Amino acid sequence: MIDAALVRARVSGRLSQVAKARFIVEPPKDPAHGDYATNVALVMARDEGKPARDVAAIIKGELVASDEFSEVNVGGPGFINFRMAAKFWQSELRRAADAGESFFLPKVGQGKKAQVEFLSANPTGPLTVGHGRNAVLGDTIARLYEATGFEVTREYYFNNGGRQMKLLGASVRARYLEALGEKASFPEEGYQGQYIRDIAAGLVARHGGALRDQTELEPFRAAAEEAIFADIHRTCERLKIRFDVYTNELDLIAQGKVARVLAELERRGLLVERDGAVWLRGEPLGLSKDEVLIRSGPDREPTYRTPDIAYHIDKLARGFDLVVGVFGADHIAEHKTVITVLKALDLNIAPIRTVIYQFVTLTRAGQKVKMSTRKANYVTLDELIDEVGVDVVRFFFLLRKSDSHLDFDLELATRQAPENPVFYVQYAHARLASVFREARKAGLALPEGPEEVKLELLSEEEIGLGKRILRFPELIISCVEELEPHRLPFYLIELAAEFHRYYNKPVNRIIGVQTELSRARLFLAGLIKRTLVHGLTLLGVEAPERM
RNA sequence: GCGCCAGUAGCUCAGUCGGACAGAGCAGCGGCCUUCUAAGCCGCGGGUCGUGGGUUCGAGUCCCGCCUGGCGCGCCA
Repeated sequence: MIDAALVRARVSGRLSQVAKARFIVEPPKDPAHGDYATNVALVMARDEGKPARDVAAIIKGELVASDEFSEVNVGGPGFINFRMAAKFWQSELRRAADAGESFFLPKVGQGKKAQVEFLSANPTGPLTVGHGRNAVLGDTIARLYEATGFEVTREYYFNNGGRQMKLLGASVRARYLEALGEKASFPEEGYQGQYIRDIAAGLVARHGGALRDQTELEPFRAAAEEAIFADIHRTCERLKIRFDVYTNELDLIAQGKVARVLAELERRGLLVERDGAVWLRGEPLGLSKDEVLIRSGPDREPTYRTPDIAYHIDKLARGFDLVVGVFGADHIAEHKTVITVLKALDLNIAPIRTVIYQFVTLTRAGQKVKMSTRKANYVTLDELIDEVGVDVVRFFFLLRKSDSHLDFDLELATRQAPENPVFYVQYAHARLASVFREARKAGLALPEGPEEVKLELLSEEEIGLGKRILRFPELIISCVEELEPHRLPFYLIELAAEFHRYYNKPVNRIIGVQTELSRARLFLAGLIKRTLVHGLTLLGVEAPERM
């Protein structure tokens, strides 16, 4: 439409050209400026040698009248603002109501497969608050993909070989011997949490002193892995998180996938043997240094890095359109190395998308708590859920973009739980639920189809709420495409705020007014309620009928 | 020293591929329940967008330097 106006202006000689530069049409930040705005005149001003406002006026003069617009004007430095007629919005709202779920959740991922790897905590201890951010972020991304039509695989990768797991086994053995009343030297860097004692006590209960002379660590390690995983699964269940696939390091090695990677790297001359270890050559890959892939020593064990590469190759080979990984900031360098190796192996890394989140800073009583699993100086995710509840935990973790540090003040979270934004949004839903209960009591039935509702009775304020609802689908798409789920809770807070404001005005009563008006308002209220339900469900947060 | 992320109101943070006077919540002060839920609403005060340059018609947003904080630079993961 704007293009057509530009062409007419060019033909009539009032403008020297059709816009070369790209211009955009979008809703302005300040709705007072209109429903849509374009910067076309600003973009063209320079080449035209005329002030932007003059160019805007010329273009405006060429725009054909249409009953969809109620107003077109030039504002600010030369924006052309469009205001749509109420009739336009009414028909959009009817269309949304007709389309139902396909309106709210556009199926942009139809026919595509997405894999989301997240949490991936090694079974060395209970999940901490830091893991919680990863878990909720990954799960919500998976929910967004599912909702928009992707076929999603949720995957958990963990290391069960290597040094840390040996240390875990040694820690359990020491506690086991202690429990039997023997003197045992606890490993210097061992895991000191109470849960290690619990696992050891379990071994005593099951085996008595039979493992007293067991020098192998494996039974202790295996017992720990089993017990800790049971604990992790319980916590995930509380958070409404499940996984479809678990992949681990030892299986990848057993399947020969790690050996295959090493052979391929060797074939390409990317390996070098030094100090009894096998190294990945950094120089030909553009890396700043070499990296150890196989440790020296009699066992020739791979480092964590090698199965990690094998795992990523495996993921790419499984035919996903998207391979998403959610990692903490401490893994970013390592992940870049993995990607570099994948590229060097001529693999197509286009499906890979990575979400890096910054750490959760924990404050308790004004003091920063440094989290360390080994030293057992941490707050567990379970403790956090006990304190504030699942809904608050999930909502809170999603309230910041992943690039930002998340400051979690435990006292504040507990004390202010009733004022948390999640309750604010849920309250809006509960109020709407109440309205519908009252409507039923009053015998008001929603009409069968939206075409029966007299939307022309809606006020400007009500149309305003409608406009916000109509923006929901594009918000969801932006969350999916940018991998930024934090936009959703912010949207829900804004929608709830606009609704609370509306609801509090006595003139806006939904029930107890003239029937046709009441039905029109119920139609709008229904759309708001559905929007809240869709949004909260995507976040894994309850939409309560009563509060 | 090198790399990545961040620096926006007293505090915690938004700011959607640069766009119109920079927003929200909390904290502070003052108002609003006879009528669909006051976990709500209304009003007031509060910011050199870390800093110095640059690009642009236009910069919180892009580029470069510097400062501050977090993370990483293990034969740990």
